[in-house]
Amino acid sequence: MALDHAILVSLLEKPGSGYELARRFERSIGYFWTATHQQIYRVLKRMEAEGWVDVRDVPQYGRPDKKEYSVAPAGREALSAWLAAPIEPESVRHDLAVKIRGAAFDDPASLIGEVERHRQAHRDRLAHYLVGETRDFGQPPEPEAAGPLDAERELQHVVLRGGIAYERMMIDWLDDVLATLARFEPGTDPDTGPAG
Amino acid sequence: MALDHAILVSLLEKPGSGYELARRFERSIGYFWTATHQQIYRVLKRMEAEGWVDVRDVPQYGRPDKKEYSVAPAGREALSAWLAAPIEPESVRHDLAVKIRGAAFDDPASLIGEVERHRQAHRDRLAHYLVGETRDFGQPPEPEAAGPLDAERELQHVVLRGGIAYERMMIDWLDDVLATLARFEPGTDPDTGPAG
DNA sequence: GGTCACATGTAAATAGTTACATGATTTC
DNA sequence: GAAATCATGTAACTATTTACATGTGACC
Repeated sequence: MALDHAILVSLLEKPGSGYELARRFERSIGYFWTATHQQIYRVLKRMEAEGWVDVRDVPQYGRPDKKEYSVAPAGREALSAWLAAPIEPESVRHDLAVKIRGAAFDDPASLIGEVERHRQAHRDRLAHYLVGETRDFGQPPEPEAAGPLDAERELQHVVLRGGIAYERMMIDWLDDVLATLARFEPGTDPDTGPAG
Repeated sequence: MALDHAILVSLLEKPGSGYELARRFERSIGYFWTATHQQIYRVLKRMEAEGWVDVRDVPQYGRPDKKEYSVAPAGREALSAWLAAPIEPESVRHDLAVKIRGAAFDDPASLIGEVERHRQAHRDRLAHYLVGETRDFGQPPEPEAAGPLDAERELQHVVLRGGIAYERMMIDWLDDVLATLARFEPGTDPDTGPAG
């Protein structure tokens, strides 16, 4: 299970509350691992019981108090063990690909709107990533300290580059899908159409 | 839920037993939707109860008998309804990206072997896809019937092209990851290393 | 007789989603 | 006073994974 570890990584990057983690899972770390706040609260409670994280009550002015979580030594060790253990290349779940193959038994052209919507979502995400890349990695790290490499920064950047490459690939592929779907006129599918 | 629909699509492409479906989910449709045989048997039973699929006992010589499932009209309608309903762009789960960001708090260079292993898996999958593409789509469909487009074939092909594009993107990105990790010498991480 | 591929399942545990629930404070 | 954001949870359901279980027939 990687949600535990995704949370540990996020807390190592910056301690925070369950609410704040839920925010981060809508962007940043959420670009490659999704989770809802319900899941996050449950895992935080479990990790606290296991001694993987420490909690600290933080009174706040002008808003409700929060519980700030940070990674305990046992959590760091658990992360280390997970990093050292091999994992299987990810198992994919692409609803859209199922739909595209399924469209052969329905009206292929009727899927065009849906695919266009997905392409737009990927375009938006790409634009968002590129803004983030310029903002966070556009300039060299520290003008004075040109010495040791900042692992956290460099590795965040390479993961972001992966996200950018993924979105570009998807946009190109969805263009290909649209061109393919467009070759099937509405109503000419083999099951119900007059030209089948 | 798309496992139901992935099974329906697979059965429309070709009726078969739970065992055969489990085989297909190890290749073909399994490239974009994974499922184990336990899941498949459970879903088939449910879909049979709902009247989405029909079953037929097929006695076999030289091997155990099997139950052959095929899509019933109600299943076709359910698939049609699902195709018409918009779905959210997929939620991603990339363990490896979590590991890469997590490596900043451990020894980045120790992840190199794992990343190389993943790159090899993606290379293998790409090679496998390319063989399949040449085999199944290398020649034009039917030398005589140059008329109506074969939706099933064309849409299977565009999905396969997506798989190929994905694997190529991953291989390139993992090269980038390896180059990035290589810049961090073993033992120089900020937490335990002497150079931090 | 052992192993492999075919064939179908049950049980238990874990993970993930959806719906519901509460309450503070800020801004309009 | 209504809506939005911050903040934390419970309950119920659905999906997925892992482990266990059984039996056939082919091939060595």
